[in-house]
Amino acid sequence: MRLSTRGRYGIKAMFDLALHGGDTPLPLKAIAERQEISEAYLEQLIASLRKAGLVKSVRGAQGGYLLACPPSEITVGSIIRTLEGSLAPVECVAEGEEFAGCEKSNFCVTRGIWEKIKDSIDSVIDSITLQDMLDDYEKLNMQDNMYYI
Amino acid sequence: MRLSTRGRYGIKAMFDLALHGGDTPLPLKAIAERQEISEAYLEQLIASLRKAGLVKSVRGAQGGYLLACPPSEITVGSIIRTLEGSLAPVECVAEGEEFAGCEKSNFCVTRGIWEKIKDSIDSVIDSITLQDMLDDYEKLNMQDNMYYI
DNA sequence: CTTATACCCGACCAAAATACTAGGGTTTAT
DNA sequence: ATAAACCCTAGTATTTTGGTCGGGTATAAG
Repeated sequence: MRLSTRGRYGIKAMFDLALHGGDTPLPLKAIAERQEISEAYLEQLIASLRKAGLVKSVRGAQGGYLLACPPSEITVGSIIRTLEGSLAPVECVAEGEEFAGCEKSNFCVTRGIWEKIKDSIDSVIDSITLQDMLDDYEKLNMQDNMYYI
Repeated sequence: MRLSTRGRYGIKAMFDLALHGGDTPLPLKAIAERQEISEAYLEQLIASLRKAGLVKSVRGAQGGYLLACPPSEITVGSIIRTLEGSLAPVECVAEGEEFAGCEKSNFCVTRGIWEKIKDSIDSVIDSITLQDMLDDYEKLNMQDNMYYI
């Protein structure tokens, strides 16, 4: 039940954009270096984030990436779901699956469990925004002046 | 973030034991057939459940497996955790890991998110027992006499 | 006391998913 | 022009998953 690197790197990259980004685009290279992610790999991930409308890109020299919305409007859930798909513990409770894979019946005893797990994960990750992370970061930094990431 | 077959089969097998088991041991073969799990594979899973103290085994002819405790004392969480390990979304918030893998600092902004996810999953799965599943099953069966599993 | 049943155990293996790398575009500021 | 930087597809090594296989050992029944 671990998240893959896609989701983890995605969160790191988006947080980096929220922290270091502004009006001018942030080149992929800078994000990749700060977050210690391979540039070519991060490029694939950020392409998904762009297609999902979470970041905007500026092509050409001096180009790069920008958050598509203010940090307070981007949830951790939208980032993770974009890069990992539904966070359902089993196929049959993922979005748009509609009992897929339950060939023997259209309902089962265990399905209720998986639904509860999925709902609780969703409610946690949809309630956290990049702004919340920035606030946490500020608080941590204030305590002892160390650079946390 | 999907559960592997280990956790799913484990839940199925334990539910089968709760539903069809009694004072006499249930042979592995019977469970495997009802739940459509390969006998050899289920044997590996149930060995883990036995070592974790969730089932008892009786060797020899007419042997088999029994729940080690009443269904009301066995949680879905204990079963899944036995077969899948900690349900932490990332390594560093798994039990007994203590910040493992965070070489750059002893805390990070994202760690808080992973902890919240883990805690919410744990609280859901630890609150459901095999007895709850039996009750759900009874309710489903009462409605329309179909055999649900 | 033999035999069949059924648990016990470790090694091995194929398929799928993951985590990348490689390389060739295209766009655009300078 | 040219170099910076995004864009896209294909391939590939490693790891994880989901098993199989084959040989034990314990014991109830006849």
